[in-house]
Amino acid sequence: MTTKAVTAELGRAYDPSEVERHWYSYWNDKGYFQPQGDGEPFVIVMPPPNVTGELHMGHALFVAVEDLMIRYQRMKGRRALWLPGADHAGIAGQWVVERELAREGLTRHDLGREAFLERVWEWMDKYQIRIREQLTSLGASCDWTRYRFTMDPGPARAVRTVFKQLYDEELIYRGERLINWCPRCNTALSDLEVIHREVTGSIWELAYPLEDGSGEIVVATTRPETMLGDTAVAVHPDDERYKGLVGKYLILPIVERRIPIIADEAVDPEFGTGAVKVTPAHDFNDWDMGNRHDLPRISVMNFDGTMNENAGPFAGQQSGEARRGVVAHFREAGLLRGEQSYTHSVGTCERCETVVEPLISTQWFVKMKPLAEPAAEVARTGELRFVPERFTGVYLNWMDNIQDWCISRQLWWGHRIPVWYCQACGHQWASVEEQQTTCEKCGSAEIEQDPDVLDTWFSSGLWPFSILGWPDETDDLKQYYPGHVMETGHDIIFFWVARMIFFGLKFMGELPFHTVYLHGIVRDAKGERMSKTKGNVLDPLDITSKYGTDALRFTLITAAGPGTDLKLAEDRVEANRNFANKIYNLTRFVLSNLEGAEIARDEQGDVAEPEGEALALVDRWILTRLHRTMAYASRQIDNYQFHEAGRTIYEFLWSEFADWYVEAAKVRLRGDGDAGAATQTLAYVLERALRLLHPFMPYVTEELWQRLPHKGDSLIVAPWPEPGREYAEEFEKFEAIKEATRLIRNARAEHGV
RNA sequence: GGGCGAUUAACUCAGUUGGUAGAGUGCCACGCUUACACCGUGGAUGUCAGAGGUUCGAGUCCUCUAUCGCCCACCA
Repeated sequence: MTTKAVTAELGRAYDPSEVERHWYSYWNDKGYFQPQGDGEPFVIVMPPPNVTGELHMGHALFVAVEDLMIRYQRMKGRRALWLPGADHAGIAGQWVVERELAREGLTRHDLGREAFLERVWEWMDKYQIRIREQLTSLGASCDWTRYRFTMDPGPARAVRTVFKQLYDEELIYRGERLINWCPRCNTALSDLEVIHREVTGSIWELAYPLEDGSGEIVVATTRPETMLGDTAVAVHPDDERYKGLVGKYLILPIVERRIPIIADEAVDPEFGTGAVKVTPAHDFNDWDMGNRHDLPRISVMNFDGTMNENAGPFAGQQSGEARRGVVAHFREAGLLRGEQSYTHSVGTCERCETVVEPLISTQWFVKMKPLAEPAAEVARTGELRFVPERFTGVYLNWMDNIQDWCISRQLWWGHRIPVWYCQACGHQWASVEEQQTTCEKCGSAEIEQDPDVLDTWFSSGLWPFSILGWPDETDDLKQYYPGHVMETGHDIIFFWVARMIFFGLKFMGELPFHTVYLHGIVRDAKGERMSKTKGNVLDPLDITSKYGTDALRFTLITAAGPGTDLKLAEDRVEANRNFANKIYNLTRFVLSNLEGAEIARDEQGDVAEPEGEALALVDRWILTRLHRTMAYASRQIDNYQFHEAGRTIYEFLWSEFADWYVEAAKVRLRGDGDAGAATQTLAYVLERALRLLHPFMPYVTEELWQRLPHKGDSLIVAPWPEPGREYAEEFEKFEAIKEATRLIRNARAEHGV
């Protein structure tokens, strides 16, 4: 439907479901979600939700904030564009479908790659629709005609284009490195996908005998099973205890390997015995130390977490079993020098919480230094701004200490690595075209594509330009890149924000946005993170069906400032529903007094600002209050202080307009000659105030505004109100009257009059 | 080990150019008056974590301390 009957009487009480029923499709059908007019563009790229399930409060929060900015700028005459999309969520996406299969007693290997991917696509098609419905129900005024999925052909081609260029410039390379491996997910992970958790275990002290039989060195370890892969023992070069031993050799028990004693600055002589076992194949420190001293790397573990053939008698065992076996061996041999309880942090898989193993593996990496330097520079110069400011430091700290990015994943769901290998001549190349049939060098048809897929954040990093059609030089790309504000959670600064920045600079030569606005995390009323396992999740759609979308949005916006976590208590949403009811009834009152009244219009056709001799003191006071509120709210929104702007408008409408102005007007409206000024002022103040409130509470304001004298067919495209005249003297005078009135009422209450 | 944030009324939180402490919820008393009981009027409750400093003046700026929380980092 494209029209909405607004002739129906307003009921006695505000009913959110009634008010919200029609407006979304009204706006969308009229095309108001697409860029309007010929003003300067204002573009926000929506963080594409993962297509792994239902939307949660975090999504409701970003919708509320981004929609506020978009609606505000649209009313200010900017060509506002909010670009919606969804993310295929690589490892998480594969995970949800595997879990579904597991309920049928199947694994992805039972289906095979092709059938499994079909299954994933079914899921994605189904949940993309759900997510779109949910964004719709939250009132997101985004442009659905430009909706994209990260696995759509366009964005997929952008991924291959970027990959190929980086590959040809040797900024992407393939190499054998020590990487984080999740034995459960059976894939490599980037550093960011590893979550360190405190674990209480044991630390064992193991004695390694010197080769010449003159003694032993004791090392401490929390992972005894890795000793099977030790290729040295290291001490600090200045450590007097070991000075004479550096350069000598030890005999590693069990495997009977001859390993050197080396000196390295990285060893902390204060810790333990001051001697460290070095296992380059299973520890990141040791990997580096191994490189410095040219030590061999001996891997003792398979990718499934079992011990391999290098583990001697423990080959084939699970690592935990091998750990107990190694300790037992040392004990029996009289070489166990101690065992203490010990708390330390271990890396776990972000997705499944399995302990991550550092393993040597051949993976694809992005060389980060050349990309990170310009990305750090823009933050230093202020070209890129973070709100709140403090996140600049967090961002720079990461950029300045960046490691190469492991981008290959041993998964099936995701963008396949566009690298081909020729069996005939050994040539290897990257391709922008999805399919290759022959070797580009020798023409042989015996070619194979790399089986792995890319880290999901690789495609997310290109999103601000791939969503606009890049690498094609589309009209949209010319008009709407770069965007303006990136609004997202502070938990994905590194995962996503940083990557959009360096990819944007690299491939577009320009930042994708100049401001990064970071919101906090939505917690429950007790301050705990909402999670399904805790059972404290508030479903946004439950809340909106109870109190209305407007109430939830207003609550999320006003509950906390930028970057601050917010606790969502239901009674707060209820209070804001009551606010919606308040303005609903306020409007009913005003409307009842507008019947038959002459309302003056200005040149634009809007309700005219009341002026002249007929104005009473109270009129001038409320006009001053309104104009000051307009100025203040605009300034606060411009400064990203949405919570402050929201509260200010709330205060104005309730405590000033309803409590004082409307009450004072009642007397004047009874019939003596002064009614005209009051009516005009009521209509003017309410109409303008609804405009102020619209970005915060889109539905109820539209519903009410439609019934007031106005110009245009929707509040969504009504101009943002500009402050009119202030009457400072009258303002002060009425403030004094308010104070006096309060004192009188107080006295009356005390004396029971 | 570094870095950041929080600490304001019983509870949950606002308070950005330093100027006599605010809201919502809860509590108490009264109240159907051209909208609203999803309401109105009035009320009670705060050494703004603690100590010191800058200032005519500090919740707001500086230093230190305490408690809680978060992020980063390879403590074997």
